[in-house]
Amino acid sequence: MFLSTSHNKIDLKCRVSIPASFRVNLEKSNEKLILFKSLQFKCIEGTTSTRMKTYVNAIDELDALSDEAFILRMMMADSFEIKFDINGRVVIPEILMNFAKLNDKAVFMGIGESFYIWSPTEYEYQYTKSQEILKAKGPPKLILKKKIE
Amino acid sequence: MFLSTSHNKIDLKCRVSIPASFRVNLEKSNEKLILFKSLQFKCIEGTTSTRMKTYVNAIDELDALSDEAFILRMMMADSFEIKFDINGRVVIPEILMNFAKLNDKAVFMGIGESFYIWSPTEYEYQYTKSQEILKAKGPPKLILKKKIE
DNA sequence: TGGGATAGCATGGGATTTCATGGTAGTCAA
DNA sequence: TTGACTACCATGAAATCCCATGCTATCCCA
Repeated sequence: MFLSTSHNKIDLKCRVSIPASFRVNLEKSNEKLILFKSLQFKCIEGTTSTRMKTYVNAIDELDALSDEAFILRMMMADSFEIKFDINGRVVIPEILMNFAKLNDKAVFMGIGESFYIWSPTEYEYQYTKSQEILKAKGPPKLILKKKIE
Repeated sequence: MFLSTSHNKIDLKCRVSIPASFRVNLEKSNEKLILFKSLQFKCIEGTTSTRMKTYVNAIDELDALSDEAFILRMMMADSFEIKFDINGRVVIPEILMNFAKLNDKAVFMGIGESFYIWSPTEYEYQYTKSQEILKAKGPPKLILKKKIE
């Protein structure tokens, strides 16, 4: 599982250290890292190759002409298998840098099965938003239910 | 898996570099490359010989006189097994060049089990379209469901 | 409990390899 | 003998690999 948040620097070559805990997570399960454009937010999403394969398999099961299949195929086109250097760094493809408006800082946010990479500005914005929703609506029922079980 | 997008040049001999990651993918699984007319779009589709065999087998399971079987047989007729030169380039058959309206640029788009080769114009059009659908309809249910798990 | 040693991690830079692409020589068929 | 096709060589740009460094957190012993 990918958990916790960390702020790392992106250098001039678009290299950035993947947080050590995320790396260990991938290595333990012998997984490759896939980065892709989030379908929901202006951020990069990272996940395992196995998980990405479940999306690929889903394409075959959908109606080939459907919008959903179309979107999923486009999502694959915007996905990259990423290699680590010896120090645990990766190069973020230019397309993804632009999409997430990344510059010299990246915020890594573990969300369980995958993680997000935000620009600091966008991260602040989304984080504040989540706090406001929390204040207004209270915690999600889902979480409370699971805790009681 | 075929992932990510890249723009390569087609030279006067109709030669074009297959993106290295696609090549590696084929070599690893010891697969031959098949190119054929997409059934859905004005583009070339590339895939492995193994996957092409599943299409062939599908014909046997269909009613031999059905429209589907007819279409699939036609697809086979316009399919080509493609050889690489020492640098990982292929020659695109003229029929396919014309079908996809290719000229001097090709856009390679990985979509999981196979990949598309578009003319830049057609690629732009389809990509924009996908973004519009995504905006209007939101991400496929599949994606949202997986996130909660 | 404090302070120094150590290991792990994030970052910088340069050497090396790979990749895309242009070109040429060789081969086969008409 | 010519024209088309194929196989291989050459080159510059870009991606990748690996060494070095400094910081921080952890550990261990006094």
